[in-house]
Amino acid sequence: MPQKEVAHINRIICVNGPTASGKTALAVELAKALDGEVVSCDSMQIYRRMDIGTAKPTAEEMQGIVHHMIDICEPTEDFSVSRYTEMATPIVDDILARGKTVIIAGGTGLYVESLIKGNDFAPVPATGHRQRLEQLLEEQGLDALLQKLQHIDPEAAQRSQGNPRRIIRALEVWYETGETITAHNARTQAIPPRYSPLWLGLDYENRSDLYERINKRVEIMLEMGLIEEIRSLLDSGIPETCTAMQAIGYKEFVDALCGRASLDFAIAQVQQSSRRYAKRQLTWFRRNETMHWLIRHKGDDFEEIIERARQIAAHSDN
RNA sequence: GCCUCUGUAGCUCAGCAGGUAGAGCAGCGGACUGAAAAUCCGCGUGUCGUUGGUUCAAUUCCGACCGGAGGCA
Repeated sequence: MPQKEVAHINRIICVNGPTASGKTALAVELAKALDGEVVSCDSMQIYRRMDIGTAKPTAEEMQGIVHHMIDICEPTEDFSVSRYTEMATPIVDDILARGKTVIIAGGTGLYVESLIKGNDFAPVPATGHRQRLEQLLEEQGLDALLQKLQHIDPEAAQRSQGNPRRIIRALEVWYETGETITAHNARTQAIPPRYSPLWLGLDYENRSDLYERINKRVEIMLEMGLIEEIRSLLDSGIPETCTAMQAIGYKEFVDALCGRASLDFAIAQVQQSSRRYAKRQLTWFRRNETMHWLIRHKGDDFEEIIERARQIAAHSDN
C-alpha cells in the first residue's frame, strides 16, 4: 500500500465547477501565474480523437502550459476511477517534486475526490463475476440481486435501492474480495487524505445564464465540426456501444447520424443532457464545505474572476 | 356570418353525475469509493381563459365575451 503524505500546502489548487463555467481558462491562467502544470480531471477528455464534443482545450487555449491526463487512451478502452488515480497520482507527485504548482482542473467529481483523498479501490480481477451478475440481472431482475445483497451487506442494500450499478458493484466486491463494500469503504475512509488542496469552484449566480452558455456551446461545437468528428470515429471502427461514445454530445448525434433521430432533436437532447449534467456536478461540488466559490454573472469580465482566484491563492493558508 | 369542438402546472393532457385538482415530460433538490458526461433517490397551489347567472357551495351547470382548431357557406 502506498504511503500517504500530505503535500506542501497550497501547492495544489483544484478548479472545479459545472460544464461551461470556465474551468479550462481559469486553470491555464493560474498555471501561468503560479508556475504550474495542469492535471485534467475529466472522464471524457482522456479519450484521443474526441476533442470537440468533450471541450478539450486546444493547443492555443493551453498557451504552452503543460496538461496531463488528456488523450491518454483509446475510445475503445475501458477506463475507470481506479486507473485515473493510478496514473494521476505519480504525475501530481512528480510536479510537486519539481517544485511546481499542481492545478487539478475538471468537472468529474468522483475523479477529483478520489485523487485528493488517495482512495484505493477494491480490486476486480477478470474472473467474470460482473458478467455473471449482469446476466442474473437480465434473467431474474433487480429484486433478486437486491435480496442477495441484503444477506451479504444490508447497509449497501439499503443505500443501493433501485440502483443496478451499485448493487452489482457491491456484490462483485464481495465475491471478488470476501470483504463487503461497506467494510472496504469504512476502512479506506479512515485513512487521511493524501493531499490538502485549495479548492476553487466556478458557478453562475443565475442558473439560466449558465444554461444559456451551455446551449450556445453546443451550437459552437457543431460549427467546429462535431458531426464530422463523430463520423470519423465511427468510420475508424469505434463501436457506438463503447463507454466513450456514451458521452453527452456523442450518443445523441450518433442517433442522428444513424437516422434514429433528427438533427434538431439531437441538438435539443444534447443541450438538455448537458444542463442536467451541470446540475449534478453542482450537487457534487456544493457539498464540499471548503470550496471557495467564484460566482460569475452574465457578461462578466473574466479577468476579475482570474484576479480573485489569484488573490485567494495568495492569501490562503488552509 | 353560422355550426361543432376546445381553453386546467413551463409543455402535452386527465379529472370533477357541483364540495377549489393530478399524471407524463420539463424543472428543482439530493446521493455518489473500479462504467461517473454513468447510475439512482426525492419534490406537484395552479387567478382550472374572462365575466355574469343558478346554487349553501362552480374549475365542474347555464349565458355572454375573448383566444385556438375544424366544418358549412
